Parts: sequence; structure tokens; C-alpha cells
Amino acid sequence: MSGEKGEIYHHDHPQHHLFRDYNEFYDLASLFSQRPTAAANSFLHDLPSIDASFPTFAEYFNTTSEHDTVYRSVDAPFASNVKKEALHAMDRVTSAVISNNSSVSRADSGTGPTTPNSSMSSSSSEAAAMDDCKIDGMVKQEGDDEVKKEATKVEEGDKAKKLNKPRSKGEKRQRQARFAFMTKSEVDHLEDGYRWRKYGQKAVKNSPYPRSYYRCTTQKCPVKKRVERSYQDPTVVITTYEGKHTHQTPATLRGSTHLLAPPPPPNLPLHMGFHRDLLMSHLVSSSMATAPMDTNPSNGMTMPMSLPLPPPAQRMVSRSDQNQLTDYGLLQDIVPSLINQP
DNA sequence: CGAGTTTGACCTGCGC
DNA sequence: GCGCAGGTCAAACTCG
Repeated sequence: MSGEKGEIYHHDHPQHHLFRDYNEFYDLASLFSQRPTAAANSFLHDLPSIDASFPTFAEYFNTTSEHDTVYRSVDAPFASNVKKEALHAMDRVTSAVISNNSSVSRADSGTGPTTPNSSMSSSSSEAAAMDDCKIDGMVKQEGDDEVKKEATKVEEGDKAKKLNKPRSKGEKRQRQARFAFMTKSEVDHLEDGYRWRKYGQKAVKNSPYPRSYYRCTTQKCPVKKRVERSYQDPTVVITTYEGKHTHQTPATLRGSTHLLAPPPPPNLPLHMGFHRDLLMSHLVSSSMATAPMDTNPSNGMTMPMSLPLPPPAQRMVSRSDQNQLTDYGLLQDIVPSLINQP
């Protein structure tokens, strides 16, 4: 991984015009240790048009409303069932991708969910579907029994894990925000800048591929992630993050020094570490929205499954605003490698 | 030897 | 009540 930086941050790249934030695109790719070289270039070539209406990362984060949304999505204690349901709609998205022809089966079974989300057969439709359950007040799932079920399940799972440590009566563990996304990769466990320890693996029903469970190795960091491969498309890895990092990217990255994040600015919450995972996926999606999903089976492209884009009107931000944002330090934390450029 | 992985056992809730 | 599935634990194991 180290030593790729020169390739990744080639400012004079002839394709620079394709992306307003071409280098950012590369950064995102590199966050997952997916060398964005030939494969990525080919992908870039395939993109028909990425015009100015696409938000740059800075633009995205400078969009106040969306920014707030992102924050709240993680900060807010998800006490209400509505929010839990919303969060677990993400799980459902994951399930939808995992289960073959999910859109068909769900739609056909008349007992399926009745929300717009019930039909998800591709990443793009999922992204669209997620527009109906924004990460923050995401919702509108009150009538979705399946989503409720999912929420309950996860709650139970948390209880279950306290095998020999019974929780005091009434104690209810707060559900953490979850974020699932798909990544085209031959590698199951993608490097994302954090160190993970595998603590379990389970066979997944109706899938030949097992699901792996990882925990962040940093002490007291509650973040977990599940990694599984879509059996419909084995080249797709589905990663689900849960929780928020309570620390910065560890300095002991395995050969991914360029991913190291600088110390957070005083006004930036530590948990933005989580947002980086979450947002980089989202942001990549904004650039990939028009790209075919299987452009390159081995290029490690990430296809987020949630986090809707703000309306175009909200995305428009001036360049000066971007600069302000950069100074603000937010972007650095989310895409730390950006500011590590020479 | 420490850190990480593997894997069988275990717990819990749900559906039948 | 039973079986199933998801999630987690923890001992044994591997690796650098």
C-alpha cells in the first residue's frame, strides 16, 4: 500500500477533468486499499459525465442540512422504535442484496413489506430506496413489519451476547447506527483504516458464503462490522458497520500509512471516524451513480447502500465555501489522505 | 509471546 | 416445546 501514493495522487492526470474532485475519488478508493490504477482509470473512462452538479466532498459536507443529518444519524440515541426501524431498514437493504431476486420474492409474496423499499434489486435502486428512509429521521417504516422485526432481532442479539454477564433489569443497550454498503472486491475484508479483530463467523442461510464478524481492536471502541459476500454476485462484498469509532484511525495501520488521519480539529467530534467509513462510501456513490455496477469486478469499487444524496439544490456550494470547509478541518478527518498530499 | 483467527458451543427470540 | 437462525463467546490454534 505504501508507495502507491505517487500513483494515486497524480495531480496532472489527463483525466482530471472528469471529476471535480478527481483526487478525492482516488482517495476514497485508496481508503479501501483498492489500488485505483488501471481498473479505476477504466472506470473513470466509463463514466459518461460527471458534471458540476455532483457535489464534491467539500460541497457535500458544507451542505448544512445534510451535514446535520449525518451528525444526528450517529449522535442521536436511537431510543425510539421508529429510529431503530429506520436503522434496520439498512439491514434490510443488506438482506435484499444478499437474497437472490429479493425484489421479486418480496414483491410477490404479498406478505412482504409494503414500503417503497420492498423492491431492491440493485445498488442504484437501493440508493433510491434509501431516499425514503434517510439516515436521520429516516423513517416512514411504521407499517413495515419486517423492518420492525429486524430491529427487534438486533436488540435481541445484543442481549444474547451478554452470556455470562446478565444486564441489570431494565437496562437496554442502545442500538448503534448501522451502515451497509457493497464493494466489488475479491478481498472479503477491506482495509478501511481501522484495525479489526474477527470474533466470529457464521454460515448464512441461503448463501454459500459465511458472514464474518469483526470488532474494532481499539480498546473500548464499540464499533463492529459484518462482512459477507453476496451469493448472487460473489464479486460483491457487503459490509455493515455498526457503531461509531471513539478514536482516530490507529497509527498502526498495516501498510496503509497514507490513510492515517491527522489529529482532529478541536471542533470535530471524535466519532467522525465513523463518518469517514460511512461517508466515503456515500460520496463514492455520488460519483458512481451513473456507472454500471459491474464495470470492473476486481477494482474494489464501493457501492453504498444507504445515505441518500441531498437534493441537487442543496449540493450546490461555492468553491470558496469548500475552501472554508477545508480549513474547518472536517474533510480532513473524513478523507484524511486528502490533506496528506504533497 | 502477543495478536489475530478459527470454530464449536452457547444464548436468545421467533415461528410453527 | 422444539427447531432454527443470528450473534457472540472463548479455548485452541496459527503466525510473525
